[in-house]
Amino acid sequence: MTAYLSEEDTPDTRPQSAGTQRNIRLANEAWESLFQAQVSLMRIFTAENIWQDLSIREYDVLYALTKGPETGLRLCELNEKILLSQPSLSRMAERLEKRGLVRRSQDPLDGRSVNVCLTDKGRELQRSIGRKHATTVASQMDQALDHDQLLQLIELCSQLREKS
Amino acid sequence: MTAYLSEEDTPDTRPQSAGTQRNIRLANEAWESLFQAQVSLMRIFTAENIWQDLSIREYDVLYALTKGPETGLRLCELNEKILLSQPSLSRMAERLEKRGLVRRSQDPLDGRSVNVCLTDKGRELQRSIGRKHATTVASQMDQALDHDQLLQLIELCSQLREKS
DNA sequence: CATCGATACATGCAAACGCATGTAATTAGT
DNA sequence: ACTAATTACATGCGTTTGCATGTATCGATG
Repeated sequence: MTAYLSEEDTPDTRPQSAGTQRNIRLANEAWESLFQAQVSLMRIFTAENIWQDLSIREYDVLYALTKGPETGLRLCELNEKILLSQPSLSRMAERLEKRGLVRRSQDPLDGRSVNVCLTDKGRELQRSIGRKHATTVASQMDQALDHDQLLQLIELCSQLREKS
Repeated sequence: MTAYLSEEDTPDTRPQSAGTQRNIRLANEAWESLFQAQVSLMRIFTAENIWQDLSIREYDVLYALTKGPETGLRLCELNEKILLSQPSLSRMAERLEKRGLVRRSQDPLDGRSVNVCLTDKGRELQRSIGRKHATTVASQMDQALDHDQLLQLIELCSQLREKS
């Protein structure tokens, strides 16, 4: 889904060598498998009974903030890490602030920018959920892949992220 | 996001050997990298100007149907392939039918079930979009990974899907 | 330094989503 | 075969999403 070509699909480029054609098919198959693995795992993680009153997307935001600098991230930086439109993230930040999980502040150097950083409460909540979540994640990943394969996967996905 | 543990996170299992601890960290890192690669690629694909009046999720549904049998899929089967709640998929099928892209019908063998299958119009639309999309997908994947790495990725992701 | 395009967010609004729940059909248990 | 539990889907409802657009600030250019 969102990818891959059907049995009969052929990209609308002009005719190419058989080798290149095969690569197009293979590349799409790779994306398809990546996407489906993600769907499959995400389903399992969503079904976990650990999210309390956070949606997974809200957890993602809190988590992304733990990976940034202590001082927080600009909304636009945060947006790059999250699969959410800019207006949606903007409003989510507003909601999270109302709940006391993040703090928003104007950047003194750039009047357009809004800085978002975790409150103690937000960091605490992320940690509490993150600990449980990490256990499930590890369980699923270790069940399917061995140590070397995990390393391989990290390498491949890192390349995909960097070179896209 | 949705995964991985922060620098300080430690799963709340009882103490384990250093080796297992490292595996938990590694497994989470692998999920994180998989997830981020997907976010990154999905952003690029969403930005493509080829979706006409379909949302990506709607395209996913049409695409999933092309991979099933000619006679279509039950809603619950379709739901397994799509990251969407059952009620949302139910209503999306209704909308797609109104637009003449799919056909819904009662399964004579199981009165509870609703069968969904592509109309010619739906199949045609998927193909038209799919061709263009496949080109972008291939371009992105080939840019980051070579032939053998694509094969590796397929193998790893297939295992993840199967053994989860 | 005035102007213009680009960038960073916010907001109005209709569409879509998920949760809780309802209904009907099937399967399992006794 | 009757009842209970399960499965498959639909629907009410409040929330969230994305798109289009608005506003303010920054940066580049002449």
